[in-house]
Amino acid sequence: MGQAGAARGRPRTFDRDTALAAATRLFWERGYEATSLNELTEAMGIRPGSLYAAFGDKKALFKEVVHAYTRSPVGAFVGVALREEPTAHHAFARILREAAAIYPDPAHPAGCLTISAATNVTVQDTEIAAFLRDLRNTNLAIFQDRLRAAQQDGELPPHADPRALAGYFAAVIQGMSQRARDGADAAELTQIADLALTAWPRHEPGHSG
Amino acid sequence: MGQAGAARGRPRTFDRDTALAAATRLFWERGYEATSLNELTEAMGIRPGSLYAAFGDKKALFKEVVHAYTRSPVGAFVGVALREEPTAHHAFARILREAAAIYPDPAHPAGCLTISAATNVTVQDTEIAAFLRDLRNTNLAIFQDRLRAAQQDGELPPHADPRALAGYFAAVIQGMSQRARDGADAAELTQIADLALTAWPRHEPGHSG
DNA sequence: CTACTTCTTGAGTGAACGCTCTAGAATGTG
DNA sequence: CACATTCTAGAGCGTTCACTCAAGAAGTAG
Repeated sequence: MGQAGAARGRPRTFDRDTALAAATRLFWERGYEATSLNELTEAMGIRPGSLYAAFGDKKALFKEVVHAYTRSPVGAFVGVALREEPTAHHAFARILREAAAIYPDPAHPAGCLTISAATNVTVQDTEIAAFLRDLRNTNLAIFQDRLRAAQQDGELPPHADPRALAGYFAAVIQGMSQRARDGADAAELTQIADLALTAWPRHEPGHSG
Repeated sequence: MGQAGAARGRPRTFDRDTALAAATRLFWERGYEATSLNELTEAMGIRPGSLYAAFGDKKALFKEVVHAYTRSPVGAFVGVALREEPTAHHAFARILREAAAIYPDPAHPAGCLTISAATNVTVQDTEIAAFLRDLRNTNLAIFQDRLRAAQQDGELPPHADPRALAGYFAAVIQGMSQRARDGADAAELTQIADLALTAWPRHEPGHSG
């Protein structure tokens, strides 16, 4: 986007990625609506005009923040675990335990950006609310697909309900994010993760096949 | 509070409880900050002056809303279950299953008022944020106390960790509230509740205690 | 140099925010 | 009746909101 080629006109005096990172931190801490443009421009070190020229409006900036987040190591761990782990159980165990380590990490605001920002958005801002709801529903569908595949492979017993399990793990993860924002540390969250994993459906004894 | 006695001066033309209920519904839907005085006065059918005369300011109104909520059937079911059920397992099973039925009930906004309103409050409004954090921490402590008592009674096995279990159930309940706000119905939430309950610690076989 | 393009600056936009204030209406008491 | 008291109506307070715009600064192209 303008990197190659002539680069005519006055060059930008701030680093776009650095400014985006500052905006990310702010949205992560406060949510979408509670973050004002005043705070954003101050944290990003630019004036409103520059922000609007570089990112569009507040909504566009937020969407770009979320987009970059879901591609960052901290935001993409769910997808990575689902891709790399051979079994669904391994994948969900890794997801929950990594969430327990990542959510309370003091290197960034507590909890998951998309979950926190989602809860801090109201019905009024229909566009952003829908954007985040779609994101969550997509995640839920991915969970469900993985669990359905596990059931077809025979990893999950026939009596297990992939849809219910997906909702359960989604709920636990959202709850862990909230607990992290309330100050729960990695040890406490790991215990929660381990407890949550004991709900994993086992093949009933006495049945073969 | 002025009910008995002379009742001098012009009497109030609106019903205080009805107005409070309207405010409750609004705060429940939108959270604290996202609910404006304009919306409140419109929903309550009164003018700003009447609101401030009857309830104080916005913060005081919100606190009164939460106070009334925690004493209402919908808001007090946790305490009731802990008080009425003979065992901790019965209590938590009832809490989760009642939450699954209550949170998506279309008779009121989805989810738990204190959880939803809590997530919709930002670091900026320190007073309200602290007020709600205290409420949640109190709930967590109550869970922990009940579970510790169950362990001393021998209901919970010695290897169980009351603190971790309390955090786990708190996280699940918060997650269920969020899922309800996302449109999960009672059936789905009940499945989540039942799955969550399978994590209940059992006495290890082969040990007699 | 001039011409052109793009970015930065900072004042300024209308709207909405929580909240207050005054005028008047509706009740009680003497 | 007069008078004190307490409410309601509605304009309006100062502030903050997301956002815009004109003017000038800083670069390339010829």
